[in-house]
Amino acid sequence: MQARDVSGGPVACGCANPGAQLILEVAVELFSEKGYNATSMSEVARRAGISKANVFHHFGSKHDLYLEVIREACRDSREALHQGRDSGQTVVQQLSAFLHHHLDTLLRRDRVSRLVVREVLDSTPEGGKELAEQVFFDGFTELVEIVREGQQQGEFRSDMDPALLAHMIISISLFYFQSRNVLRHFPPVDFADEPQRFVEMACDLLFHGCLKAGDPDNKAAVGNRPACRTMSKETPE
Amino acid sequence: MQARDVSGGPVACGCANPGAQLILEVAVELFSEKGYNATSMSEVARRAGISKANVFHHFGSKHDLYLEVIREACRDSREALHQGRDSGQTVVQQLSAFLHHHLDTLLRRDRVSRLVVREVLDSTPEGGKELAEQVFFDGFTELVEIVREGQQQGEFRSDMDPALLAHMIISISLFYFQSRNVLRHFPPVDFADEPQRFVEMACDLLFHGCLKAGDPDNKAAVGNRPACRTMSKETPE
DNA sequence: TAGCTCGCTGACCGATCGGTCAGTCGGAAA
DNA sequence: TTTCCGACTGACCGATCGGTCAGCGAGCTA
Repeated sequence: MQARDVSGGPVACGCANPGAQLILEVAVELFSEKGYNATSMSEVARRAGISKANVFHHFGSKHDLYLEVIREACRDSREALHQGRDSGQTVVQQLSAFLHHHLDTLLRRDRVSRLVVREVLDSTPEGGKELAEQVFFDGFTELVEIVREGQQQGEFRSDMDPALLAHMIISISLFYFQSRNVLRHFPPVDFADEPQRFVEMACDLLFHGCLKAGDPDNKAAVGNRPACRTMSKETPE
Repeated sequence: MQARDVSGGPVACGCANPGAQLILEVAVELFSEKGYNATSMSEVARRAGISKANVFHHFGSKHDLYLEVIREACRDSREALHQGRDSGQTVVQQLSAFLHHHLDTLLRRDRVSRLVVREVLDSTPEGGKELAEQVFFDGFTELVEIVREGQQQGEFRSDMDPALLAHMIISISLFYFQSRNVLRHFPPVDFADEPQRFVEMACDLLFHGCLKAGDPDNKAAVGNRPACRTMSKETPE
């Protein structure tokens, strides 16, 4: 059920084959919509307008077809995470652009994104390695590098784990993507259908947490703090 | 496949029945592990040590059994989100405690949590309503209230959407929970198996973003900002 | 003791699953 | 023209799916 090897080549034939390509497109659609077990090979064949035997001719088994679908989806997701850096921008701008791009890609490729997220969710402790290496490593590493650069340039606090901020950035866009259907039904939430605005607000909130803008005596972890901290109370409205 | 009604009473019998209770426990386990389609009624019966017909005797259909499982899981999740507020604590402490409690519950009830998360992920635009109302509404509303209180008391910035911070808090613990198996394989990440430390670091990062500690001219959204802002550069190491 | 309810069973149902196989057919190579 | 190859098909396989049904037996009631 889980992808063991996301890196290998084609299973039965090259994807250049037009027949196999059609099957693959249909399969991406179905697996994304309904998951592995709920998708039948008969339905793949039916929707592709070919015989079931033909599907097995191109892809040795259902699992092989699924692996190919995962590879395709992962390629997409890797692109979503990987975004060319513009060194003319500040680090803050780069991260903001990253978030915009990431969420935009997630929403545009809704079904494929769901497929990959489901794969992450269902990954076993051992199986997560493949996904980590093949899909997310490059994008995540790049993100960490951006943060690290921000620290070296003094834009970001130096007493902060770069990987933590990177993780939080991804979690923000990914969880927004995941929870949108539920989020829409919460009365206090008005940004469920405004991803652009959401990203901007989230960036604002996030950056003012990692920028060196706070009072310097405030570096201790919050859990250990005795009370409300000495803080110049501004006008509460 | 999706839960349509999470609120109704028992389907075929009261849960007081010991036979039905055993079936339910086994079903929670299996549905959580393998999802709806990959779980067969035969396996439920086998693992419960009873006949398949007996399962259908207690729960009218597979879908009915699944609904009951979802109800049980949602009850758990609601408890995970809902945590008694200690009014003797500062708002910052309350939110920190909330995050600790939430993530701890997610990790402790790993399988059930996965089940609910999967349900959220697979929820249709219409179907998300039930989940929102029956499972997450109370907890989310409470979280928003805490944030709002923090704003009124001057601990938090007032130019911030309370629902946004609430959403980000949940996204942090939930995405950590989801991505741990993948996260473990990223070299720059060293907190994949230290949830306590992760929460503390995340709180630190998050709160210094929403506390009124930054320079006051920094309220504009980051996306619109022209350049790197005027910022007193501290010693970069 | 007779009658009834109810938890429970094994045998069975039609449908569908993933997968196989013999064979058709068109086009390139010989 | 023949041969061969590979895309492709319909018919079929055993296994398993969700679900049904007649009936068994223990326990309560009249």
